[in-house]
Amino acid sequence: MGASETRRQIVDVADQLFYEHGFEATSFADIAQDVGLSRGNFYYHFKTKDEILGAVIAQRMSNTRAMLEVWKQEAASPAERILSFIHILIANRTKIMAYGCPVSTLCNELAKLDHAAKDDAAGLFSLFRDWLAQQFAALGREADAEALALHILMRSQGVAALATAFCDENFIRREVSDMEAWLHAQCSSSSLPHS
Amino acid sequence: MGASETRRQIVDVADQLFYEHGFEATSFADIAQDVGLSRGNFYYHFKTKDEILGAVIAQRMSNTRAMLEVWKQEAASPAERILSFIHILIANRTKIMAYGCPVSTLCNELAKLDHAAKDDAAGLFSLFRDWLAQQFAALGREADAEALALHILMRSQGVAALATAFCDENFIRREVSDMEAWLHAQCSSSSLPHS
DNA sequence: GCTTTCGTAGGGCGACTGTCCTAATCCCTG
DNA sequence: CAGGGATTAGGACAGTCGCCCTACGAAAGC
Repeated sequence: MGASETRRQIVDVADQLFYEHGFEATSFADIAQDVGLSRGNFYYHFKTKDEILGAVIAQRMSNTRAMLEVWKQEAASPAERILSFIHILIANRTKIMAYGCPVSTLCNELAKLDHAAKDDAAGLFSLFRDWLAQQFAALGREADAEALALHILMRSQGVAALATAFCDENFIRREVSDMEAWLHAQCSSSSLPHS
Repeated sequence: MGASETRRQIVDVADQLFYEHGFEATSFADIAQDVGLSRGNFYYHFKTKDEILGAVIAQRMSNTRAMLEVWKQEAASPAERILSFIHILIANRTKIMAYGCPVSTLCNELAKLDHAAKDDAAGLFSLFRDWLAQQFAALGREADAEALALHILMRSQGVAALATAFCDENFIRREVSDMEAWLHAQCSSSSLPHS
């Protein structure tokens, strides 16, 4: 097994553990155990824990870009693409109720730790924001595309936050329906929702 | 200085540090330093760190109840009371942009740690939810009061999450205006927003 | 064949964690 | 002033943290 394969495996495991237990609560030993490696040997692949974090964020950025590209190709219309985004709340509802949104929880943790990589983590949000803004612009809402993108992104974050606290699946479905209705209203009118 | 006074001081400092740096990242030594006590001496006031967490959550519950009571007495109409809630996003914008919402960030951290007190922390959300539902019911929306309460609570959470990531004060003000407009629409119509 | 390189195992390092104990000090009461 | 419970300081304790080093094994190139 090559070193790059092991490295990829470490990043995969770290990604999952950072999501499920948090960055700080995940130790080298935890990652090593799940990968099946000696903990001391990590130094060969990553000099520091922050380096692992950097690799995890980079992988998430790459995975997110790929996912957005798939959504762009699979969905015919901009509205359907936005729906693809909205529906991750349903698709990932179990994990969200248990661990929250992987992006916001990481951003929040790094913000509290005042970690150097906190802006990099926020870059994941920018990826979604820009992609969503692109879709709203394609819907003819060039003027306020970014505001609309941030609005729908904000809603998904709010739903994730309360879903984690209350573990209420019905709440998620109700709010997703509400987001769909909102999106439909945006499509059929050009009035600004933001005064 | 009595022991109860020292205890209160410990809880105050712990509350702030848990908010700004997170529960796990805050050590006994950190709290001791800010309070000005010997770290070993904590055992006299609190047997475990979890006990401090419990006291912090209890104090937040108490403070929140008091705040909601003040809002209830200061605002004449239910709509104005809900506006009081919405405007904490503006009033606390600086801290929110730096550390996020104190309730959701604690809930998320405890959920990831699978901590025994995670449900207690979620109880803070219940406090807001029930209070908001009470106001919506007073607005004549008894049928979907809780859904409306969760909706506005969800929005505040989403705004807080993105405000932390992007540190964008204009975004907060724009979404707050949007929430005000939504609230106004709820007042002047009895149609269900949630199909 | 031998040697070089790659990847790993295992453990040591100082620092820090939450927890716990003990001895000293404070302040209130008699 | 003397006694005694309340409160404190300071450090010991075992465990874990991220980090770093060295020796071993397994391939691969000459």
